[in-house]
Amino acid sequence: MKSTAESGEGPDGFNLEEFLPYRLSIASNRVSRLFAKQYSEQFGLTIPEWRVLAVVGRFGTLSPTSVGQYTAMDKVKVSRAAATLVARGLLKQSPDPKDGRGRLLRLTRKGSTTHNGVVPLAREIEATLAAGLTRAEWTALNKALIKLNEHVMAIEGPDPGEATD
Amino acid sequence: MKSTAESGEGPDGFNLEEFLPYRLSIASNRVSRLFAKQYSEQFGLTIPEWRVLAVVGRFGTLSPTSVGQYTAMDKVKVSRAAATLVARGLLKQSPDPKDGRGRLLRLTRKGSTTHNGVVPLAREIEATLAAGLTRAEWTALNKALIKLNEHVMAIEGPDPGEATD
DNA sequence: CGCAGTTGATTTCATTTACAACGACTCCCC
DNA sequence: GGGGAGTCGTTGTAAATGAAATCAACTGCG
Repeated sequence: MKSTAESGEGPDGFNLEEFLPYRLSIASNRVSRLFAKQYSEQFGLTIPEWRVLAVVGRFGTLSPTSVGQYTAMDKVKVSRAAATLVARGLLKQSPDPKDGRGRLLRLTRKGSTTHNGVVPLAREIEATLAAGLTRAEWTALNKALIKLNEHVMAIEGPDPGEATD
Repeated sequence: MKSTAESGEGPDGFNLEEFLPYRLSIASNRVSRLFAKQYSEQFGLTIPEWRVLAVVGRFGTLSPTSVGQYTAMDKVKVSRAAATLVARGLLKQSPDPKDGRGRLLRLTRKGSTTHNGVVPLAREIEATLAAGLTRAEWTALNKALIKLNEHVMAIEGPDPGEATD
């Protein structure tokens, strides 16, 4: 139905399939699904959870707010992801001695073990993706996304940078 | 906190900010938000709704299934978007004379009017996005996304191609 | 014909998500 | 040192989402 006759321009010359924002949305979705599947199967983690784990693992000790900045998730999502990670014993949450409102997140020993598995898997999946493109295409994609991000951010106001998954 | 000292590699050399799937997700989100805002303000349409409208407007008469294929939305989303468009008088739904199970969607006069405004807005927003990149970067982005899409599709099985918004 | 299997579309339900309000606390200026 | 303004993190609530169940109608084969 899609692959048969029609594939050129319609009466108004508008073709959704060739529309970049649409392609971007689909690509992002497919990649997210791929990640979600892998992380769910191998570690029982959702994407917000592994992002928190990755960032805390990298920096050692972080406040939920900082985690939010590094992962581009809002504080609600961080809070909930952190809560389930704490419940599972992968993260420890303690009060911030410097600020009674704040909390500090760090890996437990168990969390550290998981983290050691999580990062390689991320790299592996990324490598799998990269394998579909030439090296030049891959770097071009990277650069274009960076520029696009900055540009859109400039347009809509820098405020609510956010990632859905 | 993000823009200060830290920006190189962590102890494990993993930097979420430089991780392509992450960038892809954020870019897609920002762009989607931009679209959602514009379409909501100017036409009171959600993204699924304008996609349906765009596709039906282009092809004239379509079944919900076909709409789903063209827009990469699952049938539930199409069904709901179509229902609200019908309720608003932008779309008409009639039984398919060839197949009692099927329905046919087409624009009403009012829907046609809206469609005439919707497509230029899409083009305008796309142009705004493109303005942030050089022409070469833009085409590279397009090509890379196409390849990435095909590649991921090949990996995870061709089945549930889907767009979130 | 009759019935088993399949497909088109909608509906239902459990889960996920965003948005808003909240309590606890800090900051700062009077 | 007291009080308004702002921030940190959590919780509650309402909307959006996808998976599976449902219903109707077509197809094919005995």
